[in-house]
Amino acid sequence: MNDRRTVFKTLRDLGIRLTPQRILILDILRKGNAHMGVEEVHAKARTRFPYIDIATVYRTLHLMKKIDVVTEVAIGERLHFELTHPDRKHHHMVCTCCGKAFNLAPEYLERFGEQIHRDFSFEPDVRNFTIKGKCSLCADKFEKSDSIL
Amino acid sequence: MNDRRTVFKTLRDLGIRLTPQRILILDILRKGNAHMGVEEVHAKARTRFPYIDIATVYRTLHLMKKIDVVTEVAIGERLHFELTHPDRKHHHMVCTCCGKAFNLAPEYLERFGEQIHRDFSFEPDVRNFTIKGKCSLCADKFEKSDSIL
DNA sequence: TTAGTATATGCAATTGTTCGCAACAGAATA
DNA sequence: TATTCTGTTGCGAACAATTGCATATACTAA
Ligand SMILES: [Mn+2]
Ligand SMILES: [Mn+2]
Ligand SMILES: [Zn+2]
Ligand SMILES: [Zn+2]
Repeated sequence: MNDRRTVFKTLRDLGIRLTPQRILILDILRKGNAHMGVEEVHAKARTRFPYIDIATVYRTLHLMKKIDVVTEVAIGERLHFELTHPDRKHHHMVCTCCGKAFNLAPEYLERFGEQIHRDFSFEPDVRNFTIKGKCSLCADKFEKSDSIL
Repeated sequence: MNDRRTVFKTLRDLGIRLTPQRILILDILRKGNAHMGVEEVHAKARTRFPYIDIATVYRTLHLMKKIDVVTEVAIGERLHFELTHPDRKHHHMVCTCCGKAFNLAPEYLERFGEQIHRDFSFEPDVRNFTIKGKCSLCADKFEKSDSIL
């Protein structure tokens, strides 16, 4: 559903121009395995398009995020993005200890989101969600060597 | 429970020095109404301590966060902090439309966190949590004037 | 195909945040 | 109190991300 052709049509329908830079960035995301950093995307882009600027990469990723073609993932300190796969939608659990990211099925958030909506008329955005914490491996490690800070 | 005296003791017990800068920053947070931006804290600090550097403000806030005296709140684009009140603990719902923050009682997260822990042995950090979305007012506004982007 | 227009880009400057380091100042020791 | 030790600060530089602006380019309509 987020294949090249469909995305191109989405962009054209919204009046968003199909520049070589944008096509290239989307293709890099499609080929790369999920969760790419901006610098990573930029580096790959330069090999085929040497004058592309990092600002263009940022602008493109933010634009694609706004129209839901790309999803921002809160992994590590810096910005990471992945292509949005509407059929394989998932959220993330990120270990603040080792940095690993685990996928989380959307069902886990539905009840939570609905309750909040009922109680507060607040519409939580549960399309793209990241919960931080400690993975089982790091939790084990921590039991033994426990530093205070 | 996070009154001056108790916090000072906490710091001393951890071997963290009680510098004038740190005392000042904590006092500013205590007096200010919740959710202060870093530049706001820095500006207030300068009126009493003109040479204090913004780096010191950042370092202090991060340090206080690490020992749970201060809580980072994901409001807007920039970093915001508030004093941690263990007895009045709460999470936040932030409207991505108007930027307003609403408090959320901790009960809402407990079930969610426990289920994740049972199913994945992942220990989610539900001490400091922010869910983004749209508040009821902005949802109303949006129904009428719906811009695509 | 060719203009005409609005959008997108590269580049440089700016912003928000972090870091390295030498100077400084609490705490501990004598 | 004098001395030493170690954590902390201010400052400047680095870094990630964003923005302003003049130029270039994708699209539209002749
Ligand atoms: Mn993923
Ligand atoms: Mn609050
Ligand atoms: Zn881990
Ligand atoms: Zn709102």
